[in-house]
Amino acid sequence: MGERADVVELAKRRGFFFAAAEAYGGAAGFYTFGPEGAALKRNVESAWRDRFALKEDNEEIAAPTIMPEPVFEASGHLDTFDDMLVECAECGESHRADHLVEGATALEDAEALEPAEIATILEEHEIDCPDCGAALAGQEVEEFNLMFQTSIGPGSGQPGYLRPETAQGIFVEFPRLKEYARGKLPFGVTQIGPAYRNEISPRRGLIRVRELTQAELEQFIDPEDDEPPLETVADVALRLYAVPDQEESAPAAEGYREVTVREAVDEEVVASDWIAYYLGVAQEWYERIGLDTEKLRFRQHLPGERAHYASDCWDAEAKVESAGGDWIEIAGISSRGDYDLSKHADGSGENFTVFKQYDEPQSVLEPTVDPDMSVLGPEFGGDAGAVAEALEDLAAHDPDAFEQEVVTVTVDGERYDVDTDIANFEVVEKTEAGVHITPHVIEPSFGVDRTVYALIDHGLERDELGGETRDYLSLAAEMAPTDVAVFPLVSNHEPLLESAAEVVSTLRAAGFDATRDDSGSIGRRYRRQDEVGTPFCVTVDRDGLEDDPETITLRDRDTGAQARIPTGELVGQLEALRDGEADFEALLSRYETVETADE
RNA sequence: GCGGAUGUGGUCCAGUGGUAGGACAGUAGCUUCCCAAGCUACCGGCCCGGGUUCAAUUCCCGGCAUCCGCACCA
Repeated sequence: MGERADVVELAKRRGFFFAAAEAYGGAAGFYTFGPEGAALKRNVESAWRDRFALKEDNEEIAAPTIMPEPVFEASGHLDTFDDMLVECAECGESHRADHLVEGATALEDAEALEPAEIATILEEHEIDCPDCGAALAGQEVEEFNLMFQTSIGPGSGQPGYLRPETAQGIFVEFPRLKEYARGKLPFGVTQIGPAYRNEISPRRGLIRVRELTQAELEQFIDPEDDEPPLETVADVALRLYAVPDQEESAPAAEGYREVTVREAVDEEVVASDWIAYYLGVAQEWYERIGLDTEKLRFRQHLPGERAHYASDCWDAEAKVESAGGDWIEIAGISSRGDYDLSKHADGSGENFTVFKQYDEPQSVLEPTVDPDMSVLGPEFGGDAGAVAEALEDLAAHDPDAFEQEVVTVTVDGERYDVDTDIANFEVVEKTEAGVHITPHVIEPSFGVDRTVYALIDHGLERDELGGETRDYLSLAAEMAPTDVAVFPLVSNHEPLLESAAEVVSTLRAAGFDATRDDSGSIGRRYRRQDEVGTPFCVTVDRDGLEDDPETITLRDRDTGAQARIPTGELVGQLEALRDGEADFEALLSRYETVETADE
């Protein structure tokens, strides 16, 4: 199923998500997760945290959502989030003004220019509309910054921005995080939280929004030495949609081919072992949370599509029927190289490297000079310092030059002759314990909201039960907002009400998220739970109260089948079902089943 | 941002220049021993602002929001 209208209607009516602040007319691109949706989202985040932080031995942090301007100057977002558009007066098409300028001139970084300068260039170079050929001269160049700006502190304050990705909060704290990791690679830091993008045109409900929740891992590695534990996911099957497949004139109908992680690496479909590893981890994780993996593929970014920082990137894409059957991006696994840490090192002047120790300290012969400044000073005056530096440079690059009696260096085009004795050239033996390296970053970045949306879309099913059509949400038990619902079979019999209340207390004490419902007919109550994906319903009936020991019936959401089990075994059975140690089929064969109208 | 369509109880819709109705959902009661049953009652609405008019939910203008297409999506 999964018509868009169905998903949106269910989401609103049952409290999964809805447009925020509708009482005041709302604002496009902002959504509130209702009780069911918030619980589902929380479960997605918990499962992600378990897999990408806990199981990978990574640490989670919580950085501010607002950072001062220099952070985003360094990260490149201030420039690259700034699109300049120019609209053709004739045909009305909008074009990236900076791209037009770059295409028509020798300029390579037109993005860095001011809109007014771009407008001037459009005019001077007589650039025309690529679509209709009309002159663009005189058209206004509009600027869109996709970051939300704010000011920090009173008055004009200091400009700040809401983070457009959670990643920067990790990168800027790298100097401390590396200390926490005791300076040893590889290590990873995760963060789950909101990011903000002032989209020009939010669309398609939850799929394109202005505030989104990201779950990101920044895996810091030594690109030369660190290898992922590839063998743990080597046999995981992936559906890869690589660049060559996308470029073929007639790509496969499904738009992917299935290979294992091992094959992807061996056949060099995926260049980086680390990316391959996380593709495998992601695939397993999606299976775990109940995404329909028949509707999951990994698509490699085309070269022109990649972000300013990425050298390779694979998106996880889910086919979402309620979005018109489109493949939508739900995660990106990219290789960011040392881009971010280098940029923040430059921007801040701080140390964003780690010290990489050699296995054995290495002795190196290092040519050095120690010029006698008491001679150079009087001889060269103000140039003496520069001459000394030039000598050091020469020693490093061309030690043979010191074999002559006089060495010659050039400073600002002027030659200086120095007696070799004065330079005090010497080759000394030094011990090096290691080198400072800037780690590379592998970034699995997940869109939590879109994942939630895909789970609902994939989970929404319609079948027939008891002669009636019914809608149910086939969520993985771990994701379901409610673990189990408990009903008295009829609500006009006091002992049943009491017994149901007791069962709920017992389940809650055992750690289950249990709910009770005694309003309306039993069928109606089953349907309510079916719609919000509650995997199991427990019903207390008179027959059960008369049994010795007492029994209740346990109902499976997807089939409606019921087993009558002793009340005392309920917690244990639910735990077994939850932990995957039992399935409902086994219960049905082990216990008495309950006839339903369907059978 | 451009173009088109739309905006009526919680949800899905009908309708009108004289302030509105249905279905479903919800609540209360009756009934009810297994899948949205029935009966009774109740709750609850014309997106916002301006204009035209004696009177606007209806017509006009603007805004906001939603959907579709285009553009954008680092």
